[in-house]
Amino acid sequence: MPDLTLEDIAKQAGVSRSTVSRVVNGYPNVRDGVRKRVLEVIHNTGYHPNAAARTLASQRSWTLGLVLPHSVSFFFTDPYYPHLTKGIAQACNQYNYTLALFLVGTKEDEEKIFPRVSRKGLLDGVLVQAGHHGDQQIIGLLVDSKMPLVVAGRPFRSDNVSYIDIDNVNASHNAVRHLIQIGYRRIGTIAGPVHSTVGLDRKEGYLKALKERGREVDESLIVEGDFTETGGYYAMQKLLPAKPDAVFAASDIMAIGAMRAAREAGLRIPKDIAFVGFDDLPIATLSDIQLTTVRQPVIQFGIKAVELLLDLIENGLHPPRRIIMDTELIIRDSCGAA
Amino acid sequence: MPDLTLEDIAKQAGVSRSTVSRVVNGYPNVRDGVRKRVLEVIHNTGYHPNAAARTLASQRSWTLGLVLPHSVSFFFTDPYYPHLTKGIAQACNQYNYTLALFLVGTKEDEEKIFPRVSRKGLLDGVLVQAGHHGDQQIIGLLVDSKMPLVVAGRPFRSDNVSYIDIDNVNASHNAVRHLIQIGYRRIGTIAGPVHSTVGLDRKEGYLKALKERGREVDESLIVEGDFTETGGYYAMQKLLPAKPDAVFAASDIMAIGAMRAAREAGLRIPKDIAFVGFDDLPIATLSDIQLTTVRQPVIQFGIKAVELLLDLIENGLHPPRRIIMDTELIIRDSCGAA
DNA sequence: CTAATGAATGAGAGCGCTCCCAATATATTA
DNA sequence: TAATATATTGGGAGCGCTCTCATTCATTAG
Repeated sequence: MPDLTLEDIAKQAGVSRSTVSRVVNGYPNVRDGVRKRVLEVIHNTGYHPNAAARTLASQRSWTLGLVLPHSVSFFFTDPYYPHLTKGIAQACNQYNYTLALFLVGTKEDEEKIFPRVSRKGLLDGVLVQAGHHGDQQIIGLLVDSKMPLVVAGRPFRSDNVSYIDIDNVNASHNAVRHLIQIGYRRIGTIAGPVHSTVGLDRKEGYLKALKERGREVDESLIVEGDFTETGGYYAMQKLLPAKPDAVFAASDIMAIGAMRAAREAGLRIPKDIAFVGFDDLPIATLSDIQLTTVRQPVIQFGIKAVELLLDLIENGLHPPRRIIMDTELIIRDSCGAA
Repeated sequence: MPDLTLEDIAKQAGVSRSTVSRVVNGYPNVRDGVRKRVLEVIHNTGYHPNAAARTLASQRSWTLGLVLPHSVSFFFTDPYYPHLTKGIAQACNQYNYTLALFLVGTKEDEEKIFPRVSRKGLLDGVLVQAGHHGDQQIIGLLVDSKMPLVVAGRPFRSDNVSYIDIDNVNASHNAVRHLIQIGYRRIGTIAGPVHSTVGLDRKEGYLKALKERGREVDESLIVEGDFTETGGYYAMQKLLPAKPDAVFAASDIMAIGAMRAAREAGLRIPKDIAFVGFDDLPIATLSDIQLTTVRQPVIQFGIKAVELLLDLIENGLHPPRRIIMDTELIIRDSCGAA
């Protein structure tokens, strides 16, 4: 069948283009008999309206973009992102939106992708996973382009942008306080990079918990990781000489790497050293020692992000909106409390 | 700035719409001075052509779809899919295509998504990750819709569809032959599901290697897994009573689960029992014991898949094309050969 | 210097839909 | 039954581009 148009369906059903359009879009003011006849023709012919024509005429594409900037593609080994993507995709299905994925590989790609993202007629709105210094540029461009935008994760400069995040400071604070309460004395941390807001916030929570108890902060117990397993492994090796009895890692995957390093050094978990991670992804329960960790609602986070974006699309960009989601400390074996 | 159109740019540059169009699309027959003037106006105004209008007029959307059917979303814990997605996204960037992601969560979603995928004016072509019985329906629909289609993974019925796959039988055959050559006598396998072609093919390779050496096939050494870590774990528990001295798992993630079960049973790897996985994803090297495994070129696979799809779009769907990619056995610690 | 050639440019139709408005059919009321 | 109100339908313009074709302009050869 050569591509059918509204006009073809109209002719076959003996009505006008407009009426077919009404039926297709579910408008109420069509006589039942007519509607039935039109639906029949549509069904028999397998007609689907042309998306581009519809978008052009209505100025709505029913497509959302998800941009994972360069900083993320570097972290792509972290299962967090696939999970987030899943939540977002799920929400898109639910709301009948199509999801366009912009996975930026290189910094040059980022510039190449921007025109496509900001171009009218392709996307109704954009979701950017951010929180890295290097993401500021694309966020700035997107804000200027007036494209409805939601940032997943707190960006460095958050004025005028709507974003959604979890309460990282509070979550880390709780996790480390838990270690203190169990009785650990030398609690180290494998922090995230300083050029990421998550890294900063989670470290802040760690410091807050120590200070709250009047503990001295020992700089040798703080090491920076890069949110990869290997990064966690090497960070732990750097941490070992400082003889920590517990470690708070800023992500599960770094905790896994850190535990590997600890085991290789002959330490038993949690007897000799305790671990707490962050994320509660499936990998947390995969290792021999079940990981105590901060659960963040990844799927829900993705869904909320989409809902926030739809809100911006429907009701305008101002004022910028914020959503901060709660987390939960999940106590398992690796912290020695069970 | 209110949305700019070609006409606006034309007026400002003192030329016609057509000339601006030529400049935007890089046609050669424009005088240098004129081209420069137009480019200047475009640059100053930040004009980007409207995607929908362009698609409607040219009947090309420059967008490809990636469908991950229900069967895959079930397996989404397997890092294979994020990696594949990455390869595909990378290729899309390279060829200036936008990637639309259809992540099917539920079986009902699948029907909801089909009209969007097959609708004209949204996608130029579709990539479906398949190889599961349940995927046949959507593949059938897509073939009927005449949409350029590439299936990633051999589908159950492959007549008339273009697909790309790796040589699973051969790869598994090599892996198991390697175990035999080292000297293992009771080689078990954790196979994939029988309703998936990968599962079937990798098991066939296993059997082929055994038969080649005149080995008796012991059914108690063959257990079916579901391509998840937990599945591998339980499969291994079922396998243990049969006392295998080596296990070929149909995926890395199942091998990881199986090794966990083996360790829990007090077995040392590879001293008491050897393991070989399949995929060679980063997780293969993350555990304490580095996994011997079959490396498949996941990223390259994604790129080739996109290139095949572009070929279909440019040069027509017939005859259906096939690409079978090679694999490589990567020998590490878990097989005891190192 | 003019005719012929080729390159650069502009005008117009059309892609397939939405949406407004006018026209028509039907229902309601006096 | 006529007049009015209301529900249904059709026609037309327009969304912002591409692409063909006719036109104009510059260049070269005779």
